[in-house]
Amino acid sequence: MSQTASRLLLLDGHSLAYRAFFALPVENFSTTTGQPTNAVYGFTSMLINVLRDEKPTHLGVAFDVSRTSFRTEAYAEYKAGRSETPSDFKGQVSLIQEILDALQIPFLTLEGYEADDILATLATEANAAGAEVLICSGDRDAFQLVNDKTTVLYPRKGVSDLARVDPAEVVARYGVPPELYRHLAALVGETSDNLPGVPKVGPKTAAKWLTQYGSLEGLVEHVDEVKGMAGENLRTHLADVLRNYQINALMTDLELPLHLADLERRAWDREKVHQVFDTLQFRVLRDRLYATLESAEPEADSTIEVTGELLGADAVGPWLAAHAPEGVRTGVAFDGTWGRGTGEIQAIGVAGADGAAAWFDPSQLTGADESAVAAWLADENRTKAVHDLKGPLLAVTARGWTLNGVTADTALIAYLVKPDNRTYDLTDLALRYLRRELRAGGAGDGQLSLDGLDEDAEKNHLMERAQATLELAEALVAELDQRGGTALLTGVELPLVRVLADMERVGIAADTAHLADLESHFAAEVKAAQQAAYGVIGREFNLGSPKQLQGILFDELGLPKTKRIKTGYTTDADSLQWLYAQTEHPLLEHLLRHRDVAKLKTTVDGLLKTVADDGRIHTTYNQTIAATGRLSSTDPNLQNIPVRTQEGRTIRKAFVVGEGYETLLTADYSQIEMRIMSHLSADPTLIEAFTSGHDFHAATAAGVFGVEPTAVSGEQRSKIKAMNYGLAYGLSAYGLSQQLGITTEEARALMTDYFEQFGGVRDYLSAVVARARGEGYTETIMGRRRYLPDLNSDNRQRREMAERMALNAPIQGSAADIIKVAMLAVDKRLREEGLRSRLLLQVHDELVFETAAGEREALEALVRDAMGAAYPLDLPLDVSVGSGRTWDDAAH
DNA sequence: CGTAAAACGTA
DNA sequence: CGTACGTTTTACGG
Repeated sequence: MSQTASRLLLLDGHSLAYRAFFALPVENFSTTTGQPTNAVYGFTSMLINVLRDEKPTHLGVAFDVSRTSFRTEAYAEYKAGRSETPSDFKGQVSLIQEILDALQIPFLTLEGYEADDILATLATEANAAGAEVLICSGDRDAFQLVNDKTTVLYPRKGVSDLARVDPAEVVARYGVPPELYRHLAALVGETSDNLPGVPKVGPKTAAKWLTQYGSLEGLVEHVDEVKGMAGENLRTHLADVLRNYQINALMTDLELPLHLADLERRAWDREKVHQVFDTLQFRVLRDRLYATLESAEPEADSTIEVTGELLGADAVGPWLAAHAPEGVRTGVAFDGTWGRGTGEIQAIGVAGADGAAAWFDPSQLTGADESAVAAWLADENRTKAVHDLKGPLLAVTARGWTLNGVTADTALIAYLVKPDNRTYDLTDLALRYLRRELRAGGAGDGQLSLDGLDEDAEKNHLMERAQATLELAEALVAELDQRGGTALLTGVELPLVRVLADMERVGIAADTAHLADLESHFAAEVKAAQQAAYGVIGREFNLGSPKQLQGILFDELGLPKTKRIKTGYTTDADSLQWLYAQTEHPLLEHLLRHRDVAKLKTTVDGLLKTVADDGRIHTTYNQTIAATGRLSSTDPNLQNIPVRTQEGRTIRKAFVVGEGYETLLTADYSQIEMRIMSHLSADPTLIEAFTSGHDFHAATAAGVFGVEPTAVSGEQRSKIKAMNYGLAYGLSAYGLSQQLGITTEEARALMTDYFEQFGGVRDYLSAVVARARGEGYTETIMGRRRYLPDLNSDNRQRREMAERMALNAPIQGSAADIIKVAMLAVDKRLREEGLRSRLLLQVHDELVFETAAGEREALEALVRDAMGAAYPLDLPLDVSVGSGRTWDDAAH
């Protein structure tokens, strides 16, 4: 029971390719050199889908060798009368076999036998070994193989619709169990094989007879009892039936060169896959292959093992000179701790391109070692591969070293290749892209590891990580290049690591006295709201518990039910507001107030806990989390500090200019996402709304309602504002109606009016989804891709979710691209122009700076320029700037 | 003890 | 039944 069950997938190559050939128009599927590829495409597409859906542990494909077989020997007319194989089909079989080769999927042929016989033999063998079997074939003869452990996947129509034929399905289709299918087929005949059956006898009659007499044998025994015209015909054609029965039997005992164990799923030959798919010009299919199948858990072919040495006194310099020279990349891994803008290095592991590995302890370096390491790390031309650079960079910098020449960060590249993963663990990447196992080292459990063995394992692991990083860099760089992401890596993400590390190291000054005041203020407010709530109910309860709240609101007080959620009925703020409007129950006011101030209090508490000894808060930016390309901020999250309410903004007053600086300066892009949408859609009316000089929402509202921009009412403006913002999120009429408190019908009408005015946007949005569905991914203005396989999901909810992601990803992602480029430009120019002012924070469309004395005007000019010129859209990028002593005062 | 769900802050 | 995040709290299974 402990061992995982085998799942063997068998494909009938010929029958599937032939199906595909007729399902897909050859005009649309040929290479520029004129080679038809419709059958190859259809077969491969089917293969990808079935691998994705069935996740077999073993697989193989069988092909027919020729049109003659033991069946034609026995019955010369077998399959006679078939039309000539179309010339466009010829040659495609060998292309399919090339693809199978690249994917390392074994295929078999056997002289004198048909593909089905091979499949039958393998299926029988696998069943006997206890494996589950899936047979993908367009030939109905395969139905005779169906049993509790064997299912046939039969193409219904086209290349994407497979019927699962299990025993119950055979009974449903033919009225007999699978073991009688052959008997039935013999009676009915098979036109395509030129096997005539009994005239006037179809599956219904045949099933009736078989049920009555138990089998074909039983029927033959009682053949004289069968009544009617059909019975007459049966007696006349009995010889045909018996011949059919003999011929339609599949061979299950062939001598084959491969067995179950040889069919175990293997890693693809990535190089060959790229090569074959390139030749066939299957760009979309290749991406789909990677997008849908990369998630299948690979198994390691080997482990990563290196032997290396501890570099003792004065050994580091010579080792680096010998094994980590210019011109080749060296893998580097770090042991240590980092976070909150600083760090400490405990050990460094190095893996050279020549296969040598070593490690050393930075605290044990001699003077000569020290300068050799410092020079090697700082040398641009001694190129390095590092996994997840930013933390080690902080630690190395804290040690006083400079780190240059990192040309590959494997975490960052893996993120650009496949941005939807939550983590980019080195071990996982090594397994996925190298099919090599990176074994854990050291105790790994935080326990003291005083014995030497454990220490050795830990250091070995460090060198193995360096080795894995080096190998991964090669694989991932090639992979990213195939996907057109190299410019984004070298031009944006890689240089940004240093900028982010600088921001984290600098941090932002906090007014702890103000935070402490806020903390006690909000604590008092929480207490007051809590007491008031207790007063209404007459006893104490936990206001923070949605569960208890549900009990009180809906059971005790019997208030109207709100929206259903998994655990009952929601008690979110919107619903409490709605309940209050319905009932005016005094408890609700106190609950809402409690929610507000409790949230503010925890925000303040969290901030207070993270103020460092230098009086500043050092967040950590994550560069590989958001699938759209945005940054995220943690520990603490400085990208969700309250701003919407007056009370919330008091928290922003705790972020202040630091000692020795003049002010905080904030600069943000106004409506950058709307501008990007206007640019991408090229809708002239929308672009005009931006360039007209009027307030954007008012200008668009004026268009929709047919009034002058100055005559737009507040209500009209806010409706269109909601519409404008909603567009990029895939807003539905229902969603819009909820937000505006109008009926779905009114919302629908509003959307119609809007799109009448801005048809280009509608066209753009639908084109984006259609294109992404075809290609498998969306793309930003700088070529950042997001793969959305769910766009082709059969599940409506998943598909629609993917559609909204497809709408949003190019817009949100392009905005992320632009501000990243702006950050690089700002950073570069601050250094070039010798300013002391510095970048502190990024909040998606906003940058926060600390202005040095006397630099306010120069900084503002530089920032406006760098941000405004980050990317040439068809309309200007507006930047608004403000400054003040606190983050709140710097608002504008 | 760790994880899931709910709630809510930002762009 | 509008995208992208992170944090806190409670509840719950082990």
